[in-house]
Amino acid sequence: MHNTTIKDVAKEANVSIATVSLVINNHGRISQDTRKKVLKTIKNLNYHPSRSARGLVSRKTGNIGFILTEEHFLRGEPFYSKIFLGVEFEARIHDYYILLATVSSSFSKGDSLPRFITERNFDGIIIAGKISRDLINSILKYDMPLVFVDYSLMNGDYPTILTDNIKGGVLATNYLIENGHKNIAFIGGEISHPSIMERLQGYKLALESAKLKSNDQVVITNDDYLSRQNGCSAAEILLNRRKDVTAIFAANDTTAIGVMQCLNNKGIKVPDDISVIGFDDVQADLLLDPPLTTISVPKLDMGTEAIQLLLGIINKENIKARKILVPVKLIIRESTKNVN
Amino acid sequence: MHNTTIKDVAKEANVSIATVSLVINNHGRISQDTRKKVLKTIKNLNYHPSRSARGLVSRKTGNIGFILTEEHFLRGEPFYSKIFLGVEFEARIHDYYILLATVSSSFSKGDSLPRFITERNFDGIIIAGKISRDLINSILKYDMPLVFVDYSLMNGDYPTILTDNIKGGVLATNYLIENGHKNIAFIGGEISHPSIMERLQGYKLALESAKLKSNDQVVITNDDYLSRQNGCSAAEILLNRRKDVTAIFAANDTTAIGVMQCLNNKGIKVPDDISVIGFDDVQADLLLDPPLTTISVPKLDMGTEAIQLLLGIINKENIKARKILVPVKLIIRESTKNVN
DNA sequence: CTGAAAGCGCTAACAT
DNA sequence: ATGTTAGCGCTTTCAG
Repeated sequence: MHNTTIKDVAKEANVSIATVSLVINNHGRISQDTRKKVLKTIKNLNYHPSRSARGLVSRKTGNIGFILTEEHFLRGEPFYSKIFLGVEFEARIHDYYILLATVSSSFSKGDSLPRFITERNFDGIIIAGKISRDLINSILKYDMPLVFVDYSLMNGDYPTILTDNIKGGVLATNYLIENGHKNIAFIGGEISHPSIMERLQGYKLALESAKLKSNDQVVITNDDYLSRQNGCSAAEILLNRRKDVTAIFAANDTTAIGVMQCLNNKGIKVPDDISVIGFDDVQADLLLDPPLTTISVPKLDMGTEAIQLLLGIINKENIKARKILVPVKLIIRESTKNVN
Repeated sequence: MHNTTIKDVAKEANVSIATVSLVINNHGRISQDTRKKVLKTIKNLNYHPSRSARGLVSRKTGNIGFILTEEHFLRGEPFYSKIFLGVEFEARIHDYYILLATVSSSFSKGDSLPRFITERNFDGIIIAGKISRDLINSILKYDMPLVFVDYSLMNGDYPTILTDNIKGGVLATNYLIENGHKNIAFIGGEISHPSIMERLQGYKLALESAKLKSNDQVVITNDDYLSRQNGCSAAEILLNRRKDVTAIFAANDTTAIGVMQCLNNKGIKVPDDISVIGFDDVQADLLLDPPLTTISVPKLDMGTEAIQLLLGIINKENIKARKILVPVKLIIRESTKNVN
């Protein structure tokens, strides 16, 4: 038994293979009747064009590479996994396959690139999250369609899907301000990450426009990955410095959870003694009591936007680099309290 | 500029394209000299054979499908993600690409299959974790090479990579017994899952051979997914029933963490009041104090074993279905205590 | 041991 | 509006 080919369809429908091909590819110049007839036999025969044959002649692979670091892939919170799912979903609609490649976060010049790149077995690439500059440079050399998601290069102007982090920072901080908090701390970590910097920026903007002065003592940053441990130790540093903090804005949910666990261990009640707000809305599987107020990031949407932008570039619809900011929103749960 | 093709290599090396092809595919009947010469020009020209062209003539796609449920993919603990990484790693060595597809855990007959299946764009499939019986049936209809990982069908005899759950259950329970515990509880959940049943079986075997009688009151199971919440509520049920439990064997780490958090909330100290042992060794990002004693499952190995078995089947090396048990080992950390 | 040539399934230019 | 055909890059007989 062999797979159904375009020939079988052509014979069965009494047309030439060219006609079948034209129908498949929606080339307008086919009569409605013929089109219908062909479409019907395609369905009857359960015909699916061969990717290999198509790829050979069209010089397209139908594959899109998705690159992220191993750390991000294995991370507890399904942040990048959700972006991947969004990408996968949208890719399916446009008939593309996704090739997922994890890379070391310490990739350096000599290291080998994901195989689909060296073999040129892809039509475009999506890079999710922060990856090493050396890797980016190596990839850029191939000069292929490329979209960044949740990471933006300081220099260079590439198509990018970004969270509106500044807006999110403002949203979170404003919410605390509206609820009467005057002494609001920021716990960051990994401050060299553009997203975190922007969230901090939003925090400062909000304080400013509320005429509250920002105080470096209550802004805790370092350059570690934003883990729970990190959130916890930051909370301890913070409380040693200042006892009068009534609210903490943590730069992501994982950090926020660490903060809450540490406060809990110290007998400090959230939100009664201190309000805590996070960022990302990862809805981690945890016994979080109280549920975390946070800024929601549309992870699936970021994935679909990324594919759409990438396909635009592949199909030469967008010549120029574009940056797209996806909107965030405040999710009010129970870790914050009005102190007015 | 066009991609380097087999023609370019042939011309450059002064041989025919057939010779180049034979060299690439390791067909022995090529002289050492010619082989070396060709290999050298391949390297010089940075030539990579076109997948499309190869696939077209060889009727192989070079793709392997990896199927798991969306829930498993998005799960906090990187259990299946690590299996995926193992698969990816080994696949790369053998020059295969992995197509990752997530499916709904409630897949039923009418639903559409992953696209690589309907398009027959794969040479073999790996199914990771429990998926719906309807999905399995639909996939089996295609009669393609198939390997299960971390899930085994009750009926039917398919190639499968499994954790040695019974051994693990025995190991965990024995360790507690050796440390003087006589009243050991088992907290399961999702008892219909074969792995959990086997872990329970190991628990019972160990008690039996130590001449300790097992007591259904301290075996807590239901049919929920083994989440932290679940571990926590199970711990509460358990302690309401029996106050004299000195050790708890939780059927996976996530459950164990839930158990520990609940005990902590109740002021019960681990391991001073109660010892807790887990299963999986997921090394979740958490502030777990004390660190969890557990049974380690070689997740990456499971992935590599799966590919090797699958490739064996694809290349017709293994005619018969095989089941492979990967070994587990006890990881002693600080959540257990000797009470002798 | 090596080369010539057919043909895998499809697209697209060209012909009708 | 539809058909004919060359050729994409490769593997694989079959000849030499």
